[in-house]
Amino acid sequence: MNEYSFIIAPEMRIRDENKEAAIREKAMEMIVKEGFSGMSMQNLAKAANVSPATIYIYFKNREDLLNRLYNEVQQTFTDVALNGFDPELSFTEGLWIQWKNRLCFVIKFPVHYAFYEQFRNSPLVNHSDIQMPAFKENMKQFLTNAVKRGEIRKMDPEIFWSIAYGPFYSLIKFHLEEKSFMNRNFKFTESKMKEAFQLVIKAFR
Amino acid sequence: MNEYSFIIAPEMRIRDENKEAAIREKAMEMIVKEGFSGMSMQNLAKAANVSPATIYIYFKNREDLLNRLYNEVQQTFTDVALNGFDPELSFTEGLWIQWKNRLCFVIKFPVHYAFYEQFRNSPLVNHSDIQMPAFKENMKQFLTNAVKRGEIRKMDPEIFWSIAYGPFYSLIKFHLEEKSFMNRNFKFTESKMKEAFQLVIKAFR
DNA sequence: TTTTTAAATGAATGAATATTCATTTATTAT
DNA sequence: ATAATAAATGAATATTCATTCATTTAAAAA
Repeated sequence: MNEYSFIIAPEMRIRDENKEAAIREKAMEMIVKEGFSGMSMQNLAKAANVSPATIYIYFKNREDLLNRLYNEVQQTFTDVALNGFDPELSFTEGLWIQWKNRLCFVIKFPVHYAFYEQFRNSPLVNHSDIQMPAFKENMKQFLTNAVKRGEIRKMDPEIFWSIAYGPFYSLIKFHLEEKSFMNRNFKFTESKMKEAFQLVIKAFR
Repeated sequence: MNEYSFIIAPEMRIRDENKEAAIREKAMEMIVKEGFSGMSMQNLAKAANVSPATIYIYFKNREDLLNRLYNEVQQTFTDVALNGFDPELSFTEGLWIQWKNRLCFVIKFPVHYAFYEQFRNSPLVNHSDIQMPAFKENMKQFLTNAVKRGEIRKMDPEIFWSIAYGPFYSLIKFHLEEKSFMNRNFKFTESKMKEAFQLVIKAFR
């Protein structure tokens, strides 16, 4: 008997959650370090200390594994982004919380984020999937409210999004590549984030 | 005898430039459609109507092929971006030319651009390479001049870059994904680009 | 303890992979 | 025409790939 007995059939031998977690983590690590083709099922099994066949207990196949990793990261990311957020917040305060939350995620889970970006920029991603309905509803409402209150003028959500978050993601890229721009070091401190944020806010005034 | 006889040894049979071009184009197409692992050397050969061995006449190996594709696109992209640009231009005019030039490239070579983005977001890219020195020098000078003239205040080049181009690349992503944001159509017309550009300029004022 | 169930496995499978190599083909100089 | 040269090739190579399967292991119910 264990804490999950009430959910699963009593005769079941429970799956080792550590095994699945190891597979997930190692898969993302390998993809971030070596690319998608660097993560073969056999090498993944070795890295996660399981048999190749074990992976197929937890995931239908390679594609299923990749998709579930992507969806998991996306879910966590949007959850974190909504931490303490409310579409009724003032435009400046709401957007600032979003920036801070997103930075938190990137700093806490750099490998997850790198995997996410790589997947998103590959043809493996399915853009036509309708996802994160709650998150999108929040964002839509936030934009509507800001317009209603006259904090920003009415505009296409894509234009709003690109001005509000484009600079943020651009900075994050510099931060993660570290030695990229003009072959110069760049550390994304909170004060630099604030500086960029102030400029973005000016754009909306 | 042919028009190149003065460059190459007279006994050489000249390489078929169409073959190399076909290999390059098909490689990018396959990668954009199916990802890196979708471009096997054998399938590429088939798509380009050559023998697998022929690819190795033009490229040392698979890695060399990918790197040369990336460098070629990057070179063309920065060349196009500098079309009619001068670091002595006013800030607003110079930045607008950059936006227009970049959009031109994306519209003219969508497959090249998609390949470029996918490669840039993969671990195959070598961030430590010092590249495009002329382009970078132009950008640096442009920023310096704008500060000198008092058109914008002094700031880190990364912050400048993220505000100046982050929104642009974000819009381009929406444009190329077409049905992405809020599962809504988005067409990046010149007038929408101008609208976003005006907001960006406000950020710098 | 015995039985039942699914988790976990290592070895095996056939298909696909990047690259090579012995030949052939096409071009130009002689 | 012939010789010389490199382009171009198709078939072959050894390796690696994702996936499967017959079997073993572990856990919990009876």
